[in-house]
Amino acid sequence: MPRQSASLDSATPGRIAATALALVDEEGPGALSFRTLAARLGVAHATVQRRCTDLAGLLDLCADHLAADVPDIPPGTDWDRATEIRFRRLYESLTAHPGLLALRGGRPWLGPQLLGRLVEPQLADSIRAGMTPEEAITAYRRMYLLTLGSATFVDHRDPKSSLAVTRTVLAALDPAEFPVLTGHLAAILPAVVDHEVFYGGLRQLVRAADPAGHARREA
Amino acid sequence: MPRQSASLDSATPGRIAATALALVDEEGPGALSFRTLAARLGVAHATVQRRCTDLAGLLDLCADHLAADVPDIPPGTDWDRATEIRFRRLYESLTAHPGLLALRGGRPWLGPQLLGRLVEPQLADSIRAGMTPEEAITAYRRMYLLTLGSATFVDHRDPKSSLAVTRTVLAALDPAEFPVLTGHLAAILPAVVDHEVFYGGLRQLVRAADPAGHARREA
DNA sequence: CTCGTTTCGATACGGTGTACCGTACGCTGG
DNA sequence: CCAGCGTACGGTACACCGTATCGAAACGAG
Repeated sequence: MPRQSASLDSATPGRIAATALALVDEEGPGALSFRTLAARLGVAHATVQRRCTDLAGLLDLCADHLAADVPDIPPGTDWDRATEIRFRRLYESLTAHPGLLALRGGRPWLGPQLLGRLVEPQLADSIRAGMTPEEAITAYRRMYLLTLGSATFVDHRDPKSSLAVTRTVLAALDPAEFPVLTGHLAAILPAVVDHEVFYGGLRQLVRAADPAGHARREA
Repeated sequence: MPRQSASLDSATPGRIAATALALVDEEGPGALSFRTLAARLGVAHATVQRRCTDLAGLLDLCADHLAADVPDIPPGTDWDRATEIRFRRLYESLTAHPGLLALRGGRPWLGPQLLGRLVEPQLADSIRAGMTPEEAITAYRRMYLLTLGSATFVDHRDPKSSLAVTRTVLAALDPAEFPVLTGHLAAILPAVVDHEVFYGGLRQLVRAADPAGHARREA
């Protein structure tokens, strides 16, 4: 059998990431494996494995593929606005592919797209706005952690499942032992899938770290 | 072989969770399986599986075991102080067992310990302090997401590994393309394992949500 | 004592990640 | 033009996993 050049085109890192993301989206996180992915790509399972070195490498590839969505910010934009735009975009890209972050677990995320499109410009803007490098990295990391935590635990695409299991569990609680949880069910349930929980939290972290806000407060 | 009563004592939910946590701590997240866990417990692997129904159930059991560490807060404690104590304690318990959260992924956490020791009292305190149920659950969820995100991505027990990989990656970057990241390496690296990143972020979220602070600000 | 229920151990199965090996392509130096 | 070789591929093999199933042993009720 001749070495089909179609394999070379099908197994490019970008195609691997995109195909893996589509697979997770369509068939759930549990359906992702080297074999199922290779079947979609039309190559042998060992091939895509060697491309990624590892299962963790495959997930890193997918994650960084999403970080490419973080937009460039026009120079001159206010620091707080630029910051919110970047993290909101990352959050939206991540929640558009639920299950991916869950699969990655706590693995450090140091892909070129994340570093180039988020970390580097965000730190540069922060220092330019008057923060020390320490303040800049600390503020960045807080927002990063909130963003990834939120994107991990908010299931946007399938709110039914998160909502359903939460509703079921909470409804079965003893009102005598959990008066607040059982008494305010109607207020609690929507928060499980409400993106404003993240957006508002991000805004609070941004305001707390804003150099302009600090200056204003100290004046 | 007689039905040894030792199995009954060894397979209690509490012992399962504690043993699984010890296994993850000592041999890493990858070493956790029904078979290795059953070997430590001295029972067959199918037995511990039936106790948990599922692998996800086992991880839920472990997680909720940690939530038992969240302390009771003496009545009369200030809202902001009580809030910080609860989430800091949860964070500390979670980071004491790195890898556990990574294994759980994005699974909703609704165990009785978390609900009884964190959610219910926190919401009760918040409403008592003047927040509406919607405000209370939103503020809770923001802090919860930051806490889990931080605990997931900060490797407390093995800072070397997180630090080492981060240092390696950042050191290999092109200074021309990443001037900030390469220029402030000394400031950036410690933040990867600095718990103050979380503590400070939590404090900012607490202050932003504090009903007393709101009243003071509106006055 | 006997029977039904429950719990445990043993086994079997499908599927996974990974390591290894033979091979065919495509480039390079002569 | 053409040997030679590095590289990337497919196929196979293995150890391990989670889960389902089944028989046997222990317990309580009658």
